[in-house]
Amino acid sequence: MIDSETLYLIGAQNMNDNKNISRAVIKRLPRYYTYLKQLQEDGINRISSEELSRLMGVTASQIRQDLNHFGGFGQQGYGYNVAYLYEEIGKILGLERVYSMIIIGAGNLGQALARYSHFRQRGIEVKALFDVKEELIGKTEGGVEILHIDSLEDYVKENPVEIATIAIPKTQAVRVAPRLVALDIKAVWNFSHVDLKFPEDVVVENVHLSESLMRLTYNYNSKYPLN
Amino acid sequence: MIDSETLYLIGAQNMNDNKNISRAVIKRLPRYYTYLKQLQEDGINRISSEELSRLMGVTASQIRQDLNHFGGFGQQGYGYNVAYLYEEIGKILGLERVYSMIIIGAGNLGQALARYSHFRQRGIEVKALFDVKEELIGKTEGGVEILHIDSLEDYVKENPVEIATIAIPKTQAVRVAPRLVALDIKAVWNFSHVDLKFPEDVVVENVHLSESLMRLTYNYNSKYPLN
DNA sequence: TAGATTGTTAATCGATTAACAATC
DNA sequence: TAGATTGTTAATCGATTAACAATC
Repeated sequence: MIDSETLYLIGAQNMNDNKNISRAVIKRLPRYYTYLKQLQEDGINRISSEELSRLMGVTASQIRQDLNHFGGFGQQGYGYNVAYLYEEIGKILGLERVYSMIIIGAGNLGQALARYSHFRQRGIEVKALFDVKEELIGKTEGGVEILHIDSLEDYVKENPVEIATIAIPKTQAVRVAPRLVALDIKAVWNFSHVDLKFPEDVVVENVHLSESLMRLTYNYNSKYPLN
Repeated sequence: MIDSETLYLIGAQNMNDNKNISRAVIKRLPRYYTYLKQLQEDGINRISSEELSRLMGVTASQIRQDLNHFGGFGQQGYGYNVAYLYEEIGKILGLERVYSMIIIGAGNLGQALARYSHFRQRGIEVKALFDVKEELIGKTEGGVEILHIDSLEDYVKENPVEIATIAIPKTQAVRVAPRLVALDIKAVWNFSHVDLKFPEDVVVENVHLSESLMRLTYNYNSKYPLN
């Protein structure tokens, strides 16, 4: 029998698992994952925080600190088992499950994303592309059919969708966003050049390529000014 | 006549202009720029840090603090002139000059980037795409010719190139990177799934889409776990 | 002049690094 | 057991926020 105090503790435990982890840590987690995959491919099955820190250009202290937010994955005097740590971080990142993704916009970027083979490796299945352009409808891109944006509601009601990727211009994006909310989609990968407003319960990841490019021009221009 | 102490002071001044600005500030700068452009398009010509803070979801204090790293662009009792601030941030971001860009890789992503009209607005001119695939060579993509990667050296020696965009798989990317260094290219926009190693004098901006997607699955899975 | 809002200093908060006891 | 390296606490560093004097 579970009494109320135990329930409280379970609640607190979950809070610790999900919340409280700082953005900075979450930002670094995928990078650890990428490096560990490479190590595994290189046949290395054991690594210390010190070695990994040299490889990645971060401090060993930060690596240990980061990982210990989620659990003690290492062993004193030994270091970390690469395969085990890789798998555990994968679990933390939610990569042990499968996600259905739709892509709004079958332009160049949408098509590029639809063909991205890396997705399937990470459990992301691109199920459909949507566009307004009549000449694209019915075609397939990377094995995925292009549907008319008008059929978005019908499609999502029939097929489970976890992630919607937005790859359309900002004027259209602001009109599509509420439709995604109405359809109860809870994860949005936004490539449009605008910070779309979503309710609290929707998880949004923005990829603002133009901002990335401006950081590059800033750094270049600072280092190599014209006069 | 400039004595050594004056020279020292000039040096210190330049240090302040370029260095010392924290990554966090530089990261936010393009976002201010994007919002100011929108305000300008909306016909708003004056804004206070308080109003802007509500719009962007940051503190007014942070906005004022950030901007004052580069100069006093506002006026007490009035706020900021939108057009003026937009222009000044543009200058800081190095957007008053024109950059020649080449794109390594004419696959889906390379093609999508070549067609990106936003670039031209920001003074980025895509001059050529490079690929290994014989069937692509000689075609044009978004008005830009696709050349063979073997002609990279010849091309760059004849044509000035400020920015090289890398849109090829990581195994090829690690082989192309040293060639870019040898050609004296000082700015790299890297879309390959690996942290390429460049000398200190090369400015690199990484866009790791798979890491972005993992942050999305992490946040989604934390909020909506399977069991 | 009074009101508004910046520029800037000081206080707080959070993240990173250092240190070391625990332990494999 | 001795050596190595983690997990974790404490110290430092940096970034954000608050406060307010300067000034338009």
